[in-house]
Amino acid sequence: MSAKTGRPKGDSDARQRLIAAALALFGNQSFNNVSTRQLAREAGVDAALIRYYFGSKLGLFEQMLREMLEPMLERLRAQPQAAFPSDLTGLMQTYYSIMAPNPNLPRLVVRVLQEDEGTEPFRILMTLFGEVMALSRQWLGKVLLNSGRLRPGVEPELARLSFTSLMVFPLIAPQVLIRQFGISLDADFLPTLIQHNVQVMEKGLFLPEDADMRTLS
Amino acid sequence: MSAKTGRPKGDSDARQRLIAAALALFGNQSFNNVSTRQLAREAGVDAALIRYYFGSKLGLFEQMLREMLEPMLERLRAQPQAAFPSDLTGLMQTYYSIMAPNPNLPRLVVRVLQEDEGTEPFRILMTLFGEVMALSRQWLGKVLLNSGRLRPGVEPELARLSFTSLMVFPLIAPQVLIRQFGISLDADFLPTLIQHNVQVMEKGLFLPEDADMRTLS
DNA sequence: TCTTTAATTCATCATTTGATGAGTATGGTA
DNA sequence: TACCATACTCATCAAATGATGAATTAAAGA
Repeated sequence: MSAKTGRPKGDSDARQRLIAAALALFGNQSFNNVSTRQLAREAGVDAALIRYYFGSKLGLFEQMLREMLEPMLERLRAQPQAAFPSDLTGLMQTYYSIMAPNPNLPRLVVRVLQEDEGTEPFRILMTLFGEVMALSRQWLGKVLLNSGRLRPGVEPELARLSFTSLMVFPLIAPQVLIRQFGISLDADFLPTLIQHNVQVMEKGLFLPEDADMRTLS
Repeated sequence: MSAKTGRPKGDSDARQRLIAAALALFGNQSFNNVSTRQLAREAGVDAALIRYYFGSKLGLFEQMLREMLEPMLERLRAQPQAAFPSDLTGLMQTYYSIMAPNPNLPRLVVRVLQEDEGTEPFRILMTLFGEVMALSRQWLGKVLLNSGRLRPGVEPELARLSFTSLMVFPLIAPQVLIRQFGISLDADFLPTLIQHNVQVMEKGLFLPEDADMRTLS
């Protein structure tokens, strides 16, 4: 019979499981609404391990974010331009491929950003996610503006907003709403969504590809 | 000197102030994250009054939602068609005019819908907001589909999704993001946003107004 | 005026929360 | 083998939370 107490035999993935549980739970509920006991239960682990590995609940939160965002950041920072397509379709595909590995993250980020700005989780998130925002903004700007095809009269900032709305909303919308649209956001569906969004933006924000620039005001 | 305890002289708006506090706080934090003491402090009122007027914290939540959504529902239910324009601009203007009175509501709704679906606040919200969703869907369907101008190849459900993304995202996006776009969502700005969104959808989803229908497949 | 009802404060309770320290067993190393 | 760091469990604490009932005062009605 195995001992209840003391170090368990063999290897264990308690730490990993806590990180996974944190992503799962913080992805769907706000920081304060998730209890350490819940996290431990979800991970199948004693609650005191949170302190052991991460110092505190906030420590677990921070470490989880770090491990989720780091790969994303590395990919965005590398940006040898070549790897970052400058056409809308390529932009959206790359974007979704960066986000796809952890579908809980967008909801988590948006929820935390909405919490009172003075709060600790907010500061932690901003430290890590601020750079993601900045790099994305830069990249998006390149695609939208440098293409030189924005329809005259279309404010660049509003174009950014539209792009973000079309891309982000489906990722953060509550399931009840998503279901109402008769769609599901699994990998199968993504290409369809991307194609649709590209169409909307191509015709909605840009001049026809072959348009003569001299027709501008 | 006024007595600390007992019924206060003259009229008081304690009940009203609690409702207002509830909208303000539940608008920015999740249900469990807002304490009765916080609500009371925000309203400048003793916490026991929550029980007195609403039975419980959940009762206050429900009553607040009821009072916020009822006017909205009445307006949507009336729908003498005439009052509900069938052009995109009119649709968006009416929509925003319905939402404008309480800018906290969209965030609140989306947050509650995202919380675990088994929860009490969720059920309460769905009872009231379900009808809002259904009526909006109906109305939107009329405008999008019955116009007969959807570009061929554009899935109606995706058109709905795009519309909702463009309309709702700006209302629920965290302030940090909104600021990043260099815009603010006050009344001054709404017309600009509406005009932009109409443009995007007109050109992105619809056939040119004067298009000859015979060019369709 | 007397009595009942309405509106409020206050002290307090059981429960849940995050954190903590003491204790226990395993693994690697000298 | 002796030893110490590693990986865990468990009981428990102080703080915060929602709820509650008793007490207090004002207003309204008879």
